[in-house]
Amino acid sequence: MERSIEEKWRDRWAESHIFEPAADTTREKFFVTVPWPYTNGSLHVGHGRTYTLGDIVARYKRLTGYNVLFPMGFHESGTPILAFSERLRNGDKDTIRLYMSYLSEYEKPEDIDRILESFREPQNIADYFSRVIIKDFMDLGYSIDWSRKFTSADPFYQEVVKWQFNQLNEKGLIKRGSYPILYSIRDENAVGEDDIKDGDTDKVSIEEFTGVLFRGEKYSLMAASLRPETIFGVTNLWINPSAGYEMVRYRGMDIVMSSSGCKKFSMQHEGVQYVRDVPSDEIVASEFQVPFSSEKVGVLNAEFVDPDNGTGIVYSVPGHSIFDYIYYNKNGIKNNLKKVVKVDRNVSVESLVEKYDLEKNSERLKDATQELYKEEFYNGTLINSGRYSGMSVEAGREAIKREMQEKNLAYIFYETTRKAVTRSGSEVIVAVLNDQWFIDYSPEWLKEKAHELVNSMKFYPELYRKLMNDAVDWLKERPCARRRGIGTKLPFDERWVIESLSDSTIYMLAYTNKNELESIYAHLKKIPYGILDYILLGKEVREKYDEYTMENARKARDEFRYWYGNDLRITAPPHISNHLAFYIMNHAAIFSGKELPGGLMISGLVISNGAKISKSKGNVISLLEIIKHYSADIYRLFMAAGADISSLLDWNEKDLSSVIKRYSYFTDILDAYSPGDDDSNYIYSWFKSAFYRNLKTYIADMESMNIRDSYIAIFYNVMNDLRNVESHGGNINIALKPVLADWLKALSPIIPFAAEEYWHRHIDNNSFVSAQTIDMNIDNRIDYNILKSENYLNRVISDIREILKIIHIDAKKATITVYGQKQKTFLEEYPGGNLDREYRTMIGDYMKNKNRIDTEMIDEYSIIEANRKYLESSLKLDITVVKSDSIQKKNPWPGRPLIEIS
RNA sequence: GCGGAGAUUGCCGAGCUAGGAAAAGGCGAUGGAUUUAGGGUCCAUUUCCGCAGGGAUUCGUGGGUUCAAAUCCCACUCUCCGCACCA
Repeated sequence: MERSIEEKWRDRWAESHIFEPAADTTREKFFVTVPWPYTNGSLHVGHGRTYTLGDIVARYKRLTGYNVLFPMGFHESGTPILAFSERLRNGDKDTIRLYMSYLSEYEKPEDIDRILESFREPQNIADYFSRVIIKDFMDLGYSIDWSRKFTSADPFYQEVVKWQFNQLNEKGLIKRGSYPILYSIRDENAVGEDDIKDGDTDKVSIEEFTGVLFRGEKYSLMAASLRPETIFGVTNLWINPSAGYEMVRYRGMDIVMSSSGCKKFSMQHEGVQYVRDVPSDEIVASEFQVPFSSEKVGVLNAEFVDPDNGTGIVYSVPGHSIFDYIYYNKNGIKNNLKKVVKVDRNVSVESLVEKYDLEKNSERLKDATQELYKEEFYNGTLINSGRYSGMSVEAGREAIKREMQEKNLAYIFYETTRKAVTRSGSEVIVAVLNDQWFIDYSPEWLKEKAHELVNSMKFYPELYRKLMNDAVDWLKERPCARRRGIGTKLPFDERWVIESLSDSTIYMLAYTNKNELESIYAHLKKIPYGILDYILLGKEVREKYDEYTMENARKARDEFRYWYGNDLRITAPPHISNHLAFYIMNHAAIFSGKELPGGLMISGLVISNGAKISKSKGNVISLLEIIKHYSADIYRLFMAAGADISSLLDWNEKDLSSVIKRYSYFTDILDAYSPGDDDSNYIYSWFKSAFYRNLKTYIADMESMNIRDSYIAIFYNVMNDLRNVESHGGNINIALKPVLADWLKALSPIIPFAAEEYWHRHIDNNSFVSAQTIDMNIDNRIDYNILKSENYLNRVISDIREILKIIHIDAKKATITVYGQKQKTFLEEYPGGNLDREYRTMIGDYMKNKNRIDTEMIDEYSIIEANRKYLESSLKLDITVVKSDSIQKKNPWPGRPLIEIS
């Protein structure tokens, strides 16, 4: 469709408000949602899949008679918008370039600088991109009810979020506790992936070390280890002679570690105090006691110790660490390996050093260490380890760690998995927050309710049900508030902002009564919990409110009761273990019955030209660009028919061109269409039956959300059938006339613009196809006999072709002998067993062909006779058809005529 | 590590949760048609054998169940994805 036509329908749909439904208790409702977009930029080809699927479902449900609510809002919570705005203020070149590229698509060059300037205020970014996204969505023909739009930053909505947290708190699901996070000391703030340099490409996570204390006469050394179970194999300690070491006092003990270790430790434990610097010479001069043992070990200098990793002190276990072992050998240190882990296979420090010749090939060191580590962890047993001997490494590690902690012989020491700095260059470490707020998803009653819910919901595709149940089991405590970012203040502690995923777990309910809630908020400047308890839970209102408030509350309650229960939510796989899990858990915690979620559709990833969509690959294609270059219908067709919903969809030129080809074949037909005469010729009757069979398949597939299959039936198959009409010498206009209205209706969910345009041109200029319903009772419009006839004809053609293929003669003529009375009589009499004598000679031939004979007999002679011209032109042969009147050695059977070519 | 998904004919990709098709569809390739010049459209072919519609061998590897398995069961090999404050 030309852009101007799509724009025309976009505007006329909006003007006529046909997608803004009212509650109507006489009609069944269907409430479908997709995640609200985050407004820090414009959307690209990948984002559109979920939204397009949402619109297809919404339009389809409308078509089949439901009162459909398909709303949309915008997510503004969290840190990214703030971070981007800040980076723009700081003049970050990459960020400026990024936003210039967004703006250059939508704005005139002279306006860009002014708008960019306005982005120094974060709210302007959110406002700008929500406008842009609305425009894109309208251009794509989405049948969204924009009258219910709101954002997560809207004050009325924040009242709902607070209410939600209050509900969770009343159910005992809000907790406080300590929690390790990535942190920047200089910025005095938590950092997320977005704040870390290369954080999106090279992920930083938190690793838990055991900081083991080795007691000396004056102080203890703390060595950080990932393998506390090797403590019985310690032969010495390593420190880096050129690093700085400090002493801190913690729980009455003097502990020494590297300066950087001290800094981290003090961010992870409360009451850590600096005492003095300690020169490395002083440390090396002393001996220290190994935990659980009376033995003392010395401290050796080693340059390989990194003072910025862990505590800058490591204990040496040459029996189980390749690094230590090699360092021993290189420096001629007396080798007194202690073995504390036994494995069955011949994998050990010595064997690996030999196998990879590690003394010379240091590049294999890491791999070899991994190999050893794995082998010992999974197959190792502790030996020479006191009362831990005999335990598996896996169990022993936990037990030893626990005992050391209980006896104040070790403390947890968190470290990042790689060295990281923020985008502004300050160091990222792990800090422990002692008063972090959590939602506790672990109570048994909640898990049970959630599983019950998951098992009662519909899943498309079904395999995600299991994944969802696993995610429910896996959820424990979820930190639910942060110290910064856009969002709602935690009602019990206003210093905290509710974390951005936790504020969006039940938000879809506000679509049902957004306008009433907003009115109440505007009127009272708040929405009291009592009012929300009434609207959302049906509890009695105890406090006294004025009539305006109560009237809106009653209306809001009615809207909520009619609409709620999110019948289908459509989203993508990365949401399963977070957003969707919370969505399910929070609903299970607060709601019950029909207000619980009804179904989930999870669509697969979209890639672009064979690669993951990313700026660095240069394959980001914005939705606007697509609309401009290809048209909305083509994008929608590709999204729907390009791949099954669960599988990966690759946006690429090649597949696109075949979609465009089919689409223009379609528009060519409809542009040229003018209603033909009524005609009930064989081929038109056939087409009509074939069409309704396709429509039946379409409906069945749509009902089970097999969107791709349904469109293959109604789009591709119908067009192939039209070709078949032509090759029979038929006329497309005549064939289409009786089915065109239904065809356009069925196509309207996926290519609404074309469907709307042709509906107005060819069917009815005074109504919208987008607002029609379709008659689902179609079985009586399918004549299965005629479908069988056509099927038979095609089988005859392919049989003849097969013969032509292998006989190398110059064929002129085919004689087709179809079954006659004799064969018919035989087939009727044979099952009874009392055949006349003359028929008995047929038994052998019958047995040979038994499996290929049609059980239902059709009038093959007439079918071929009526379509002789078609056969002749397809095969380029003269065709003669005769009906068998005798018993032969080789007989024609129903569905298996005899063919003779000469 | 935990959890999950998958290995199909040149390629991509259905079918595999009701076991009975050399296995949909697309792309590519080959041949043909079209007012006959190779990028358009249409038709046919595309595992192997076959001068009559037939036969043989295929769906990661190796076993098993069954009259019958790409489809069910077991083992093995390999590949991919998610994992918490990030929206």
